[in-house]
Amino acid sequence: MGGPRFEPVRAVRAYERVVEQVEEAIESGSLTPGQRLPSERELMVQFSVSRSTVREALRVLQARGLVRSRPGDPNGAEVLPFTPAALHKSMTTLARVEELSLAELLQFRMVLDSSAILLATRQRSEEQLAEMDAAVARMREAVEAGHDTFGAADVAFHDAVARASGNKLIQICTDVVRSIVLGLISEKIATAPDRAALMRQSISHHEEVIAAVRAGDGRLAARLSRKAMYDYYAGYVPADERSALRALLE
Amino acid sequence: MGGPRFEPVRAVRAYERVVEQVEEAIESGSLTPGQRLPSERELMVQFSVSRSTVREALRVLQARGLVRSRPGDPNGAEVLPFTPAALHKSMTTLARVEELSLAELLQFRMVLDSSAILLATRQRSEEQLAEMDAAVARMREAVEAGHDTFGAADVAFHDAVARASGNKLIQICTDVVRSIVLGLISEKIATAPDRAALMRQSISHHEEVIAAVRAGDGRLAARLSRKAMYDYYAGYVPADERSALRALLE
DNA sequence: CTAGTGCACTGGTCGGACCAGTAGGCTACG
DNA sequence: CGTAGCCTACTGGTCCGACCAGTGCACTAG
Repeated sequence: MGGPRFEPVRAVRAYERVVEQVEEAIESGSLTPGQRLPSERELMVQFSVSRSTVREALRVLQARGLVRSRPGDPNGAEVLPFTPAALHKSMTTLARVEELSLAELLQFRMVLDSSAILLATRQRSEEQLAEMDAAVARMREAVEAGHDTFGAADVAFHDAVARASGNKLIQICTDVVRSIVLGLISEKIATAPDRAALMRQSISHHEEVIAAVRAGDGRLAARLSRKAMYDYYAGYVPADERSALRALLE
Repeated sequence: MGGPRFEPVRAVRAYERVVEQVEEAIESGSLTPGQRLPSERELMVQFSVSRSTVREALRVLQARGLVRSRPGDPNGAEVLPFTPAALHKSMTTLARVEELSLAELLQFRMVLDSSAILLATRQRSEEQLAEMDAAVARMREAVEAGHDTFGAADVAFHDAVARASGNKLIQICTDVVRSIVLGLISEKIATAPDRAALMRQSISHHEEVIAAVRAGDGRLAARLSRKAMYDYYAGYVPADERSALRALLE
């Protein structure tokens, strides 16, 4: 034994080297959002590769959400601020390929959302509390206005909570999973026969959650938020999968 | 108001159409992992686009982890089984670009891991319980063997728990975030002065968790698992950020 | 029957070409 | 002098044709 352990030399393709270098520049902050990359023809000189190679690299960077290019733009590709778009994309594929059930997605939301509430109770600012209040107020007004407005206000509430949690990862993941869930069932929600009743129930649930947050009882707020989500969504989950959600209620 | 609301016509590029079609075929299951795509030259006929366009599409699909191509392979690109690689990639970018702190990542792990334990308590099978036992046993043996073996056994434990939770999304997210955390501090762990003591403490924590799971006390198991993670990792978190983690302990 | 050799094909890269589009400078007109 | 409109020099998107190194398979020579 002993002797040098040779690593397998993976053939690294030219466009990958280009991707790596640009990626490194962006992640290290030497290229900041809003800045422009050189044009493709300029890049092919700097990297001394062909334009095809440059373009394949740019496609990869674009797929990762780091960069965007527009035809005709005299400036080169634009470095984008980070968005969870790529995260969203891969989670959506995950959901489709792995056939994630609605129950699993909601279970995940219940866990993350209630944890966000728990954390927010600890350290929410007054402004953030006011945001939550405002969102619920808008939900109240939107009972008549229809589901779009109501849904938007609901999203605003949960987003405010997620931000108040102080954890960006929780914030982004709740955001991504929420939009996947809504993508699955938003039309069912909009056409639910007991729509108005569900909205009113949801509003009072939200009010209870805010009260618990204001009172500083994080555990209660978390439990209430799980219950709120269960009551609002359970109707769209096949009956035999609901027990998995109820496991989080006690 | 009223009148038709025209949607902005986004110029959809040719390679995007190719991506969409192949993606749809994969996600709908009409192309299954292991199957081969036609060769690039064949694809350019089928889609009636140039090879450059085909290749850019393939780069995007590859970046999304759906496909892999090898030079010289007489078959075309291979359709891959889903892996969280793309998810991992975008979360890592997120962590770097948004400057996620170790505290945030650990907070996220504490939330997800303890929820997994809670769910696993409800519905673990005997085999899964045995897996956890076996993993802890290997951790016990590995105290002398060094950190690599110990870490691997630890990962096996948490993976068994995540699988027992019955929620694939939780399983994959814990996996991804765990590997990001380890990527940040694995060398610090390996060289920690009180390494052996930490390992022993961690083992007894894990034993307590398993006992709680076996006893069916999910709340206790969840709380213990948060405490276990806190005690094991808090030393690597800046002192002024630890309170965010302690918020999850009570 | 097997070992070895071609061959036909693959993906990776290159170079050049054309097109539609954009932005900004320039011109000509008011 | 100011401005409306054109012009041009660039951009990215797409196509074509070519070459290379590598792979797998069929065929051949032993």
